[in-house]
Amino acid sequence: MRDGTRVTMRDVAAAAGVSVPTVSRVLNGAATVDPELSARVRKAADRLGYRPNAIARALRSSVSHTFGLVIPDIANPFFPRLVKAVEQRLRGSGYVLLLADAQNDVAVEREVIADLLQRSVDALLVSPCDRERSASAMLAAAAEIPVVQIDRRATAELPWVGADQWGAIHDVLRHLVAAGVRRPAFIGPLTTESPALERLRAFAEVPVGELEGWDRPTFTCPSDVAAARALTAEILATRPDIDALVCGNDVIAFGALEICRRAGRSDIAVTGFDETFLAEASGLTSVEQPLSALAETAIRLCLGAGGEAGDGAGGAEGEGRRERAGQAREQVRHACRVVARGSTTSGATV
Amino acid sequence: MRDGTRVTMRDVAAAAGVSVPTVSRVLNGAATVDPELSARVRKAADRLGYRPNAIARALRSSVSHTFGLVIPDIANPFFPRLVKAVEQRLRGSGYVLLLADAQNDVAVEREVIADLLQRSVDALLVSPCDRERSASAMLAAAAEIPVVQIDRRATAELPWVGADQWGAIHDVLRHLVAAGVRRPAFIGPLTTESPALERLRAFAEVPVGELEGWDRPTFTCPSDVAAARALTAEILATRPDIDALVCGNDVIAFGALEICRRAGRSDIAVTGFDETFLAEASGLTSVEQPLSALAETAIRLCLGAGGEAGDGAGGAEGEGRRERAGQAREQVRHACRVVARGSTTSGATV
DNA sequence: TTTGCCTGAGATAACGTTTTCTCGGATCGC
DNA sequence: GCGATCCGAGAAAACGTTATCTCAGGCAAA
Repeated sequence: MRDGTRVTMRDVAAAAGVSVPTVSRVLNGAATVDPELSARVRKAADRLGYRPNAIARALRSSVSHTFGLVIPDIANPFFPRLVKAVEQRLRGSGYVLLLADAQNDVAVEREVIADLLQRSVDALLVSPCDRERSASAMLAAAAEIPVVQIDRRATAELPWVGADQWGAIHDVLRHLVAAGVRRPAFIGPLTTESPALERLRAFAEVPVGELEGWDRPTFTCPSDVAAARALTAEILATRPDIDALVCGNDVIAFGALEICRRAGRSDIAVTGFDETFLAEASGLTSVEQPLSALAETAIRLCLGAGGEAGDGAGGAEGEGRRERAGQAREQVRHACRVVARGSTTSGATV
Repeated sequence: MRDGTRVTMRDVAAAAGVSVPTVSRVLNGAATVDPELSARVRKAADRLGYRPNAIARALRSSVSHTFGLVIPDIANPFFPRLVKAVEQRLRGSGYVLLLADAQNDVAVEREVIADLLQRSVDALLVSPCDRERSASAMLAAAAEIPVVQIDRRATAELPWVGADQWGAIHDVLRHLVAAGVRRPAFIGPLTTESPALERLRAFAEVPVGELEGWDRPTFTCPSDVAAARALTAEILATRPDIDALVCGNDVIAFGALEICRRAGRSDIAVTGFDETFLAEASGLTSVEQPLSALAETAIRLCLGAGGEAGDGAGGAEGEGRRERAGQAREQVRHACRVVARGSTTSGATV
């Protein structure tokens, strides 16, 4: 409690009549310590209100208990939920989250990754903003610490954790088919993002018996409601045979749903993706991504890579530190869940 | 480039043939250094790819260039935008953001604040989750570092930066009155949050000539679309004289707007608050908060308080460190902006 | 009893910076 | 030309921990 400065281990040691390393040993539970001393130390620490200095600890032990999370754009309503999932899972493990927004710009992304490295984060979770040009900065970082891609993906050289888009679209199609749909079309965002591209491909290719012979048209448009409205109106006019619109995200689906309702085409089923509150608000069937599971797996991959505890099936170890993070190039997919609402259950518009 | 370890100042010093402190002086531009040496140092640093270790720097100088931001719930669509604004403004100044989500729980909030303190953040921005019970943890933190409340407020003992709810509601009412409204009602979220409470009070009390004699009814309901729908339906049924619904946030407004449209009451104007993409998506007139300005001001207050550069008008300085952050208990309001859309322009529903 | 080992605690070093101290040499004034 | 002053660079200390080394004492085995 001295004057203005904080209580340090030295103060605790003095108060307990032991040496500084002993205080450290007691508080970290590392070695065996005389119960008598241990009690004295704990009591003193408690009484003085000692709280360890995380910075000093990080410097000495070179473990900062800090993760960096780089996301393309937090204004995109999908990412706040991802951030939340990661943040909660991390904090539960005594880690803390250093958040960086890449502003959808590869240059900014590169910069923030470098900055996070300087701050000695223990690992990096990145949702790369560009399918191709984000790779180099991530690989550079991976030379020093574990780096895991989450949701979006820019390189197969690094582990990735994401949702099973293919399976999700499959589930959506089966859900629609069960509701009587036979001629669905797809509207997705511009495919500079990997998950969006996968959804589009899945829609076009995933096998569904009942849809044999239907050519499955696909369209893309910017992720804003106005663009979705315009495109949907055009589709309704030119392709009156279409009986469902599978959308690549909730924003587009919202616009599509609105136009369908207004046009009196309540027979057209509409589905979204991401299960944002837009879906809940507008009675839109959507796909929920397993965010907690994504966070869980991504973090586990990082911690595993850092601990070097992995099964050494990798053979050659000549590459040294580069191999450390690259060792496990796991690509993990987690299953999504279709949340059915009024937009796909015949006419029952909320 | 040695082996696995990172390049340190010592390496640079050795390569440049100078001492370590000289490298520090050159790279921080502090003291005057022989241009010749300076050039050698820079060249060496560049060649070796030296990047300073932020942890060591923080330990020695006790400035971590890190801000903590504590928000009640990042799933609430207002906060991601606040986070973004803060993050961008900070990163522009060479700071980095340690993000913590309090999960709408005072106990969690207390815990994360303590954790951020341990990590030597330079300052703390908090949007307290409880109007009353959040205060103590914040005040405790304020004994060590600058703490500023942002958006929500829990105590007058600490500075606060937020939107001018009063003025915003005034603007909304004038906008409505100009559109012919004379009998508006208010629907807000449950008033455990300070800004929501202020909006409700402002609606009830702000002077608007054209509304003299109207009793301005107010209602509250949980912030979800279903509850808003139900309440709105009830209001339409019991108070058919009402000609506008001023809502405390976009979620409630969305539900209200939907019910009004469905009931054929396109004569009822509806306004939201927060200018989330829900507003844009549904053609809802809403109120945009000046997030960048909030972030800017909050950060400036923190940096100012830390630098002790304030005008010493405070008189007594006996209280010491407590005074350091409490010194400026500024309460700053920033003006909002009404974004007019179809929901308030007669019948022109998008 | 003596030797060797093991346990547990203090002393010391280390992490990579920045800050403070010290000191040689150049500058300036007289 | 000489002493006081200042400037700039290196040496050393410091920040608060954890890791390593050292050593005294206890205990078991010979």
